[in-house]
Amino acid sequence: MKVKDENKINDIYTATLKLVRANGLAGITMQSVAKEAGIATGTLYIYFENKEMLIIRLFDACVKNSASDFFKSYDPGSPFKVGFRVIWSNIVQHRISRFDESILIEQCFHSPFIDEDTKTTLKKMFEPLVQLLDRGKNEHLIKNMDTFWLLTFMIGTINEIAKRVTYFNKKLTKEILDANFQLCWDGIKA
Amino acid sequence: MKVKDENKINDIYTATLKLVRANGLAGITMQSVAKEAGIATGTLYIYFENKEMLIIRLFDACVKNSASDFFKSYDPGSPFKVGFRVIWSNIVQHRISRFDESILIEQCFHSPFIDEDTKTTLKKMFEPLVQLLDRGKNEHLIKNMDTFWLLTFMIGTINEIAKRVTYFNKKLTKEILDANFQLCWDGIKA
DNA sequence: TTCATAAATGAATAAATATTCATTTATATT
DNA sequence: AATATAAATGAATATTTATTCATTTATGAA
Repeated sequence: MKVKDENKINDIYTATLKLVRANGLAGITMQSVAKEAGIATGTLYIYFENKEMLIIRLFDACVKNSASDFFKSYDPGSPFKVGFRVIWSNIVQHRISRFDESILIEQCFHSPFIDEDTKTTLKKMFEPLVQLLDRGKNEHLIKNMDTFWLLTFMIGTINEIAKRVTYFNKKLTKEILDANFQLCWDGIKA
Repeated sequence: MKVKDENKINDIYTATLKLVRANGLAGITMQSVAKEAGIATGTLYIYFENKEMLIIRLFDACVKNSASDFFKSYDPGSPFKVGFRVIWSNIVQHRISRFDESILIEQCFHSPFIDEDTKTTLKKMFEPLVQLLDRGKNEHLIKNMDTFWLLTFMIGTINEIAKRVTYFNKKLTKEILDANFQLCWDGIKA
């Protein structure tokens, strides 16, 4: 018997991400996804119940990718600034190298596809970072303000860096990366 | 003869913004917009050629609103930090009070509705801020790095503040606003 | 090599949505 | 007050898009 080619799921995801980035969640059709993925329309329905489930599954996959990337090789036992820098760099790299996924997550946030509960779980993704920031405050290394705002500040700068690197086709050299980290660090340091 | 009620355009815009925020550009239909605006579907077509033009016009209106808000009561002759603070506050206030418009602009950026040229003109919106930052560098008040990255940093933090104030229903007190400005200022200052 | 089974196909159908238009309504002008 | 004109309506139509399904294709098992 013919067996399901699990690779196709990745092809479908890749195709969808490309189209969402180019045309928005508004712009994709099952036909266009199938065409971009190089399969027949009907085949989509072998792998996904319907359009909504395709988006939801893809969204979940993207969130999982984020979670695993953000804290890669982060050692909670390392000095505060070292750990902070590792996570900062990880998130920047993730956002840039997986920009399409970030766009999808952003678009899903304002879509009928993703429910409130799912949005809430997104918050949990940053838990290790929250703990690190709390520790930094205890050690009087960073400003003593609500971690919520410190996180907001940090994520905000990172997201915008990723967007502008992509949109304006900027090269992120080691020097520029360092300078950008310095902006963030000087902002939060005590 | 019956005369066109120009007020309706605002009703339509308001309805569309509300729906886009809730359901994304993907989620709106001409029927839902008409219903939300309290008019008949056909009436939409008296004011807008078609769906695409409705979105494009609304997008333009939102961009114009931004441009006029960002530099309100900004005096280019004032000391650097004063001017910087005015613009920073203006953008924060704008993003929060007109959050729906920001969402629409963001969504349009990844949609088939807005062309590349239009996206480019968005950049020009920040020209007075670019000039102010250049001046700040000349006066050695802020870090001597590419204005592009200083702008990225500033806009990034602001956008994220607006998002999180809205999504997490946070109250922006004078104290919190000041503290957030401090984060940004400490980041860019020389 | 044949068979059985599930994947893959894509045209056909169903469903959703944009757009039109014959009719009604409101109001400036006379 | 009567008329003319354009807005407003919303059901009907056209168009687009999601989904299905009869048929074909590929491949592990016998």
